[in-house]
Amino acid sequence: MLTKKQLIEFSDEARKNYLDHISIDCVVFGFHEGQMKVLLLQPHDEKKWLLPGGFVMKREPIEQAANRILKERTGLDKIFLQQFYVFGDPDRAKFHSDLYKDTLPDHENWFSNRFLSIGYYALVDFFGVVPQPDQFSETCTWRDLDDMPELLLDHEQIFKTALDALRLQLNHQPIGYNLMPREFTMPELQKLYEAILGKKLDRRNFQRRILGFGILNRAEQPRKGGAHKAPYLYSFDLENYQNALTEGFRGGW
Amino acid sequence: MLTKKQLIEFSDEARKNYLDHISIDCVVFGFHEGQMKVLLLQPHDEKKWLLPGGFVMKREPIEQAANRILKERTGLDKIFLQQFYVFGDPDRAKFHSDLYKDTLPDHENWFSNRFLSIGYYALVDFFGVVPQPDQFSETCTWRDLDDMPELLLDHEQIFKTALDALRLQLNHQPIGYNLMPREFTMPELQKLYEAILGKKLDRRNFQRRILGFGILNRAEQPRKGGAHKAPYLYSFDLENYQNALTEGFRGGW
DNA sequence: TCAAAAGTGTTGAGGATACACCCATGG
DNA sequence: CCATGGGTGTATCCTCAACACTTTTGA
Repeated sequence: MLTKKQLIEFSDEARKNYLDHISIDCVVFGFHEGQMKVLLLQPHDEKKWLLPGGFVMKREPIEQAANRILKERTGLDKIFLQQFYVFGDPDRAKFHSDLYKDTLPDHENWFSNRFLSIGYYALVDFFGVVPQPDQFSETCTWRDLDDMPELLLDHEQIFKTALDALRLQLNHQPIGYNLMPREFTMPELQKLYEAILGKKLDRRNFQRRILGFGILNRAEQPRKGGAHKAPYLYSFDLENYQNALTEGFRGGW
Repeated sequence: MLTKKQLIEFSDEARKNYLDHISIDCVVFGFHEGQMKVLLLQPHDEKKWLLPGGFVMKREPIEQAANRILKERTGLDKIFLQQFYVFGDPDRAKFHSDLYKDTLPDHENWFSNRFLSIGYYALVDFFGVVPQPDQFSETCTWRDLDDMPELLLDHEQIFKTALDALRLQLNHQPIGYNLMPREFTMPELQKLYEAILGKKLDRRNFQRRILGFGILNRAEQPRKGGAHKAPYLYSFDLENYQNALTEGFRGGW
């Protein structure tokens, strides 16, 4: 929680630089060791968590704003971003406005504004991210998709909506490409699909189907060193991938 | 175009009632005589057209705002609405801010604000609509999907994005239910699908497939009076429809 | 040599496509 | 009586799901 002085300073700066009433919240997905991960922030003196977010500068394109916000949280540039919904309930940020209601009167406190929040989901390479808390937060860290803590405000709803959008767009967006490292094995890619869809898939049928799309290149050398039979390494054929996505992969999983 | 006095009055009222920087634009779809229709407005002294739109009141939920705006344009209550995208380019409304730049300085003119516009598509019963122009417009009328005039601002982009969203969601939203009258024939429903998808479908296979979903009830009496063989009348079985939509109809068209 | 991971192959059911055929009605 | 619109039936193809089998490797 900010001191009164900090809050006044922040509010003054915000009013100068940002659009009133607009915020951005991001659901940042990563993939590591067979698990989908989401990047979360824990505010000072709070049990519950928040999605990374921020505001839009007065003349800034909104996608650029989302990129700027995420660069501060992850260190990454040029992140894959997809806008998925606007959350516009008048009381959606009641927690934030209540938090400081004894510190500063509403008309001076930026956080007592009504904010419509534009939801973006982001797909990042897990190993490229260096989580960095913002000034309101104690920590910034990855959480497993199936071990999510309680979230503040309406961020639970935002998160769930993002996950739904991700599932719906699995055949229409380069989701695998942006979440996997450059080279990966077929079982690893399958784990990603299983994590997103929340169900097991048949190993053999998965392989045949993915390969049938013609969007993967197989490396000549299989991965060495592991136990058991050495798996082949694959990478995405970006050109074919893009073409296939415009059509959308046929059928369901 | 407004007079200076009108513009000042509107700007003052708007600043009092509406959120700055937020607007709503709606793509209203209707279906009549085998044609998809879109509701458009033509401003005074203008060749090009606009989508119906408006602003959000300071404490109003955004979906309610969209409903209010469309009630004024169509006379309809409780319209089926689906938010599909936010258009946030800083210069997207340059036409509007330029239009009055000699009438009123920017800081007094509401239209010279930057507006992020939330896009909704609406599905309405064609016969229920009584098109009603707003104070900026000469006319408000239906236009055929394949005979669209030039649009102002970024409304061409908004329209196209809406149409893409409509196609993607054809198997996940009650699109047929909201666009067709209560009773309709199979060929009529097929025309709707063909209009949305932009391609011809096989009559027999369409029928079998739609009926296979189990979402239609066949009336006992076929439609009479027309030439040729009397077609059966169908209506949607709303309960089954809803259930089927949560799964999404399988396969493509 | 055996368990576990990974690659490849086969088969059968169900859905989609492309047809052919029959029925009703107005001109 | 026939052109046209509309309802019903069928053969073929193809996709997908559910399987079995083989290969490789470390323990």
